Amino acid sequence: MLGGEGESSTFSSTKEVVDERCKSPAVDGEDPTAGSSGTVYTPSSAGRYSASLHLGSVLPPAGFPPSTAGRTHFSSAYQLGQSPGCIYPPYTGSGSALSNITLPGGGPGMRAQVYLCNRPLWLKFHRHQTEMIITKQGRRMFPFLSFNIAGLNLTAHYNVFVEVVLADPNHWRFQGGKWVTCGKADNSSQGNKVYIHPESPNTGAHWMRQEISFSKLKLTNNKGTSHNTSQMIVLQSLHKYQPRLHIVEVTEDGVEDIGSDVKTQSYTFPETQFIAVTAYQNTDITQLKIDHNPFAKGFRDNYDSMYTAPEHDRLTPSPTDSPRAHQIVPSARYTMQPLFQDQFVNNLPQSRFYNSERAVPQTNSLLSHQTEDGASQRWFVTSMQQGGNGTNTNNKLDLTPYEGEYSSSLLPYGIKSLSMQTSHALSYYPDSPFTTMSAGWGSRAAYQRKVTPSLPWSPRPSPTAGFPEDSNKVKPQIEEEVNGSAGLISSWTETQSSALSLDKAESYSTACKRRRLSLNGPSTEDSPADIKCEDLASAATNSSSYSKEALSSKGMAAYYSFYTNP
DNA sequence: ACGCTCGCATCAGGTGGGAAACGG
DNA sequence: CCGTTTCCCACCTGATGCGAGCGT
Repeated sequence: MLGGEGESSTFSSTKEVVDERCKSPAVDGEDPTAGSSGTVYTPSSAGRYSASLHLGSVLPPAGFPPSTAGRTHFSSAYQLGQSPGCIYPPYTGSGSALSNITLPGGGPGMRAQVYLCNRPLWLKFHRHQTEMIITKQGRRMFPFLSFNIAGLNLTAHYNVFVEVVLADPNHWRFQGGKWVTCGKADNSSQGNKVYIHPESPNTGAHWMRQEISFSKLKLTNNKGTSHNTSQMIVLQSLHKYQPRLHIVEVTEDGVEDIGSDVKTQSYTFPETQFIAVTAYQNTDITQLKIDHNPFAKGFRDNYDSMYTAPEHDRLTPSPTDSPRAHQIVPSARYTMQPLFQDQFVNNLPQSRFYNSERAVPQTNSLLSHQTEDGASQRWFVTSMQQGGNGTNTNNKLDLTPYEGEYSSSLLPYGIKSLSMQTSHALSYYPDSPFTTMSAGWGSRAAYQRKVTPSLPWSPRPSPTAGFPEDSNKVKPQIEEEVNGSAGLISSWTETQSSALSLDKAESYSTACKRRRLSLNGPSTEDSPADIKCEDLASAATNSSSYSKEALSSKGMAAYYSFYTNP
């Protein structure tokens, strides 16, 4: 099906109990990197799209239903050409992408900007054509959708929901290591296609205060499912889908206000496109899931052999390393960029290497690495540009669970400076002891309460402070955009690295304490604490000690200097 | 005494793998 | 027969509750 049937009526009449677990103390107030980790789409700035983005690469709206014709739809655009993970031209549905990206010219409607927080991770999957498991009881998405929103009316109420629509008219099959079309898609699928964020409706201030995570969203192939229907989106296996974010201004009761022109805006991020499957087809995807989903840690059984061996060994492992070695380490597909190696590998204890993103799948049948590089970089620049326009790129801290990790993953793509900035979220889970961000992964209130005071960064003081107009804070990003200089990037990175060291140490210390880990002794445990340790290790250049003492107060000063007084 | 923090144990639920079942 | 789906398994993370220790 091409349109989220009943999307309007569904959400407008639904008022769910706010899920407190999804709330977070929002520590995103001072992080200057938020925009850097997500694509921003600014409805009110169409000019910037044409100037900095490549509209020709915009993916289509994937069948935006006629009922929403009056809505404003924004599709992300980036330097990937045609749908990068799709070997076939994207389905154009009704109307072209360009026509649908027509933006309001500064009317009274909201001017929301949406960031896909965990875009780096999405890109990694997209590179291989993302697959999402669907089961009868429902399976969570991984990566899950996570957004930061800016530009909403602080006091107005909004429903925020995700709709998953058919992305192309084909039925897909994985054959010969590639996804190929296989007949026509079944458009007669039924069932819920919309997932309303459990905190809907809520004020613009609320939505902008924290990352909006759809981690609880589940995908199912059970059309007849009646229970948990609000948490389940019904899909068909072997069909390609495109999630879309909708922001609808509603009354305080959660009823859509139809009295206004532009009350609904939709955002499409092509990199979140995926094929629904009942079993993984592409081992690249399987490996990425295992690597990055903490719930799948149990399958990292060749952890030691993979991540403690010398670099050249790890990257070209023997198929006999593990029973799953052929699957776990697709050696030919993985490579390490020198820069990344220097910055994050060589300085790490070998045994702790795992979580600092040791490799990036270089190629796959669906997308060239080179293209992806450019895409990542351009996306980053674009984001900064948005921020540079006073659209608060900086103050939304992307504490996406894997943000730190995946920012690191971008390093080979020339975004060295980002890695450490976003490394607050070193834990996979937003609500880990290292970040007060919960964003839908369920909160650990006790941990947050205990740990937060020790964190150098503080929760965003107020909703309004979340997106300040202080252009100074995005200056480094702007500079990077303008110069594109590796030297500049590197310089900035170093500042960030040292600046973040102390807060990392604080968190690490706390974490180790809580997790009963030795601050000094090595650990093979692959835990958030370890992630922190690794990142800390990489942040504290050439430092073999993770102790707080190793990190000077100078670093703290620099930290605050950067974040509060650039 | 009271409240808070921390350590620990337990349980619920999320993972992918793999074998079996299903269906065209 | 072959591709797809379902189910169960082991492993993992996160949430929660309880008691001990500590400070006020």
